Amino acid sequence: MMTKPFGKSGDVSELVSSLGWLEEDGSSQDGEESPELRARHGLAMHGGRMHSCTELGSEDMEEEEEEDDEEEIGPNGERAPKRRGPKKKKMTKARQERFRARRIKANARERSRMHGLNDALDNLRRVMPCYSKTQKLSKIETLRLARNYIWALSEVLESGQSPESHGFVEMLCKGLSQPTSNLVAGCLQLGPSPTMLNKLEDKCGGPGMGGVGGQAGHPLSYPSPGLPSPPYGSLEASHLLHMKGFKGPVYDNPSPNECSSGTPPYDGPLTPPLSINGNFALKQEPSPHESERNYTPHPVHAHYLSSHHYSASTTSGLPGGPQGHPLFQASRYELPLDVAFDNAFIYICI
DNA sequence: TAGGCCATCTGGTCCT
DNA sequence: AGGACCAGATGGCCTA
Repeated sequence: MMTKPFGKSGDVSELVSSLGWLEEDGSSQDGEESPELRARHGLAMHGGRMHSCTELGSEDMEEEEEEDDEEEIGPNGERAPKRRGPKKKKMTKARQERFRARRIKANARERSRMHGLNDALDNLRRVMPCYSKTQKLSKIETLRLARNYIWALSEVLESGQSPESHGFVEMLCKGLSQPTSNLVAGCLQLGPSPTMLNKLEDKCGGPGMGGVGGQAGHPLSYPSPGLPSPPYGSLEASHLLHMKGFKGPVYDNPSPNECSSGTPPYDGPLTPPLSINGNFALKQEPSPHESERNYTPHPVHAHYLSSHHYSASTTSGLPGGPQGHPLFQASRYELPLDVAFDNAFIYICI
């Protein structure tokens, strides 16, 4: 798909004025945008991508006024040759109205679609090893970290490698930007001392944050003389507990009704467990062990504990690398992004 | 000020 | 025909 870059698509002002959007009333398209958005929108209209409004089909014939017979006069007064091909339809008032209404609806849909996408991404952020409400990982870093996290957890399950090991952190940091790597490394280095955990609550990055994001001393912290500590988030207290507590089925702080004992409960509707390739076919019944304990374990623990009770396909055939991982196998089906995010969230939670 | 990240608008394409 | 999805383009905000 090629869209013409702004400023290269012919007479923009003519196209804009033909739509009559800008001079109409100055109001927003859908009537609910902020002034800032309106300003933004006005600029966007100047972008000159409205050329294809003349290509819209499905218009009432009686409204069409064809500009046949008119010969175009060039800037120097010379006559341009008659255009061939389908005749251009003029934008009558009615057509403009209909086009505008359609566009407004499409914009609203697109906005809400992107909001859904961002919500799914937020849910994914919440189950990442480094989560903070105030300082969010960027979208791309969230996806990278999620990939690494799943991969690293798979390795833990497959090889019994400790999540405290150097290799675990190394896997988490693979492909991440340096600030994020430093952050993750710094987070995983911290111990779950209560004082530290209190400091961590929603205060991440920056000086005096109890070492959050503090890369100093960590074997995986990359020296970055030019880069200050990342202003991102920190390892949430609960995550620290779980990481450090990943030794067996004993829980420090069991808390019901949460995905993990410390991560915020996911209150939105979960995407139903997928059965793509049989990889996400979960049993809906809690295992006897789980009902006895009356809590919802942390992702790592839950997976560790219940691998015998869930479909074997979730744990069998774990890959040597991310490409062979069930989640990534599922990605071959080109799931919509928000569904993919939700699946990652679900996968980490089981 | 440059660069990164983000939200939004937009048109094209595909699907129902 | 209309909606979902996608990618390009743009401007705003923030930080180094």
